[in-house]
Amino acid sequence: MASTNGLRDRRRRQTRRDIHAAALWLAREHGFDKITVDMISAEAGVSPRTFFNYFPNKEAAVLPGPTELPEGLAAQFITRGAAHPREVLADLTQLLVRDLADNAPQRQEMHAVFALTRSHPALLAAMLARFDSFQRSIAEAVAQRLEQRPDGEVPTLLAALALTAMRTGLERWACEESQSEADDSPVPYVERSAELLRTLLTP
Amino acid sequence: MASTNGLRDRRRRQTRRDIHAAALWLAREHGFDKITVDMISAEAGVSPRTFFNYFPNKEAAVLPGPTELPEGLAAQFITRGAAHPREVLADLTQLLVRDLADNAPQRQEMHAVFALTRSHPALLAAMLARFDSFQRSIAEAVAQRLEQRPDGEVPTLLAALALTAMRTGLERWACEESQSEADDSPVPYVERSAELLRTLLTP
DNA sequence: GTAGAACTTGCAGAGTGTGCAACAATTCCT
DNA sequence: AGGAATTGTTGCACACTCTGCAAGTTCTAC
Repeated sequence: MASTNGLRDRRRRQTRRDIHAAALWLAREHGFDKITVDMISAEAGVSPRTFFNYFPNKEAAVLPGPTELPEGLAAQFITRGAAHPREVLADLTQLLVRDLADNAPQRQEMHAVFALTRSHPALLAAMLARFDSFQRSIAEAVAQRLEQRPDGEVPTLLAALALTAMRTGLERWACEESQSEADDSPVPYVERSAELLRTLLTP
Repeated sequence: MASTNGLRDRRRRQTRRDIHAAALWLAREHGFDKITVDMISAEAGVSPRTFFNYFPNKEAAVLPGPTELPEGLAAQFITRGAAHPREVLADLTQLLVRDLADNAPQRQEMHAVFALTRSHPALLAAMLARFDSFQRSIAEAVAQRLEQRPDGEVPTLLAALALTAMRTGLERWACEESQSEADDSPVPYVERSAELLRTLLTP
């Protein structure tokens, strides 16, 4: 019975955060390919063996959180029922925006991650794989809503469109110089990309 | 002076093909994570050290050919000059279709590769990285044509759209049962996806 | 034909990632 | 509270990946 707030689980989450923080800090400091799992574990205060209990590899330790569509948001999206693809896409954008608002990613961290992926192909590949997994979970939700197969063309393409908007918006936000401390949200950037994507395809 | 048709270069190309063929064959037979570089090299008749002279890792050996927009096609595309994004996108589709027609990928091989990526995350990540690199080279061509920055939003989004169409079309083609031997081209599939992408957003 | 360039190979070594088993800590139940 | 069951940590051994270096070999060019 894995309670979500027992001592054990709190420590587990903390350890995970510690390892991630250590990995990201070291990678920014020395470059991703100049650090080892031994270094990261030492910095995080665990054994190298424990590192692999939390992350399957070095890449996963550097990249932030899980990449799956939250259950609740997906259900809410699905039950709206079939509609014209344009409307479904608009809902998808709303969905992603809400997810972003909930998760509240840190600009500093995102900036670091994107910068790292630019010079380290292995890290880029890992991040792309995460986006792809996220995209698949979106496609599945779309398929359920439209009552089609999850690997059908329409769900796949709609998910790709929505995720492309989110990806480019996020990246743009992360690369921007942080000016205002208060309203530091990627949401406007994602909405802007989604809007641009829409206008690009309509005459 | 690296001539393109001396004995040396012909042998080099052949060796590369041999290693790739061995890697793909073994991966299909035993699964990607059940084979080692030693096995592949043995099958291809080279030393393990030589394997790494041709490919940076196991993933690259399994995946087919280089993934960059050919110089010639890109130049032809760029010199058409600025136009409405819709038209640029249409030209991009033409570009990709022509590239596919030139490269003439084998359905059998593509089918095997896509199937492998489905069960082997490392391979999927590597393939996504290749598509991403391809997408970047497309974005660069678009940027040159529109006289914008290569990492600008419009070139990025247009490249993403074009490549999404190609990717889903290709995958669909690869998964289809091969019926007609003669006209076995992915082109109609890619065009279909591009068309679908276009109509999805227009009321 | 010979000098130099390019390719292959073996070897040594650092690093990744996994299975296993012992040990330690928490949680559960009474 | 106390003992059993569960879960987490760690060390160890081991297979595998990938790189630099230094031969040795094969092709190319003049």
